[in-house]
Amino acid sequence: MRIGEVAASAGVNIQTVRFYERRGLLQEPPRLPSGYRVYQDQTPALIRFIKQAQSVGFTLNEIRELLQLRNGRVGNASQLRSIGEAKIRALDDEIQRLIEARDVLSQLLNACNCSDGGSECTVTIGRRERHL
Amino acid sequence: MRIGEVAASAGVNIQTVRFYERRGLLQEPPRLPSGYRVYQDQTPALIRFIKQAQSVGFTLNEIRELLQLRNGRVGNASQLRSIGEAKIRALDDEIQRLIEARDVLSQLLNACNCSDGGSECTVTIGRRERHL
DNA sequence: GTTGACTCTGTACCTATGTACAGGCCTTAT
DNA sequence: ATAAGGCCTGTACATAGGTACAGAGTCAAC
Repeated sequence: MRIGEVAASAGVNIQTVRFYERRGLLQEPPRLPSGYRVYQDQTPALIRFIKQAQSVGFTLNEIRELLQLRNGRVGNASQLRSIGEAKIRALDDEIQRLIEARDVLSQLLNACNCSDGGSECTVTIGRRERHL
Repeated sequence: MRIGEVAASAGVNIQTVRFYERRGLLQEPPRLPSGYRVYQDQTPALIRFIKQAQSVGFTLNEIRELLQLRNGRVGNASQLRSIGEAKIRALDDEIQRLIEARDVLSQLLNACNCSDGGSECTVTIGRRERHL
């Protein structure tokens, strides 16, 4: 497979494939005499894995480390598991943070004394005056 | 107040204050003959408002619009309210997305047959084989 | 009257994740 | 054999939100 087919099959841009190679997520593939990259059949699946890992919150740097562990020989399953557990905790924290932000904003809107004729939009929540 | 005092009082970098000015979040303040910026006493509170709005998910561009509306004369309260409600919906969507990501990852770890001696870490969720 | 702290402008750099373009080869079909 | 399309490298640009630095002017205290 050449790069165009890989990109189309994985649903990404050609530039993205080369970008992942530069970042060390994809190994440098062999080349034709012309310099064209030649990929194995499983490369699109690997790219889809990268996209899926991204969608659950991993950064490309973290994914590169996951892939290095996965390609390693022994003793890596428990490391993978602990990385995954750490990411779940990070997601929980972020979810909690967003829920709190949502509630602050919601209270602000509910408690607000705004009206189109009023000169200002002011409300007090907790000890502090807040505006929107 | 000069810029250093404003920045310290608001808990941000001096560069950040100038950055907000360039982005139109802070109006250009009057200057001393030397060119030094002179701020009003409420400027640190305005910067803290910006930081708070950021923390509940508004971007700087959105905050600039909020501030323009807030400084406007009439008929803006309902606009402010609908912007706030839209942001709440966006937060709800993002929270939902993260919860789903968290669950995918959690199922992956629970269902995984990994062990340090095993050659690979593979599990099937739904119709697709997934790895971590 | 000099030192040290503060401020000015302009520009460059940073993370993260790509996307786009220029200029030049390569391949394939007709 | 030629035109269309694919691929190569290198560089620049994009977003969002800052941070840092260079070189110069200013202010206040001793």
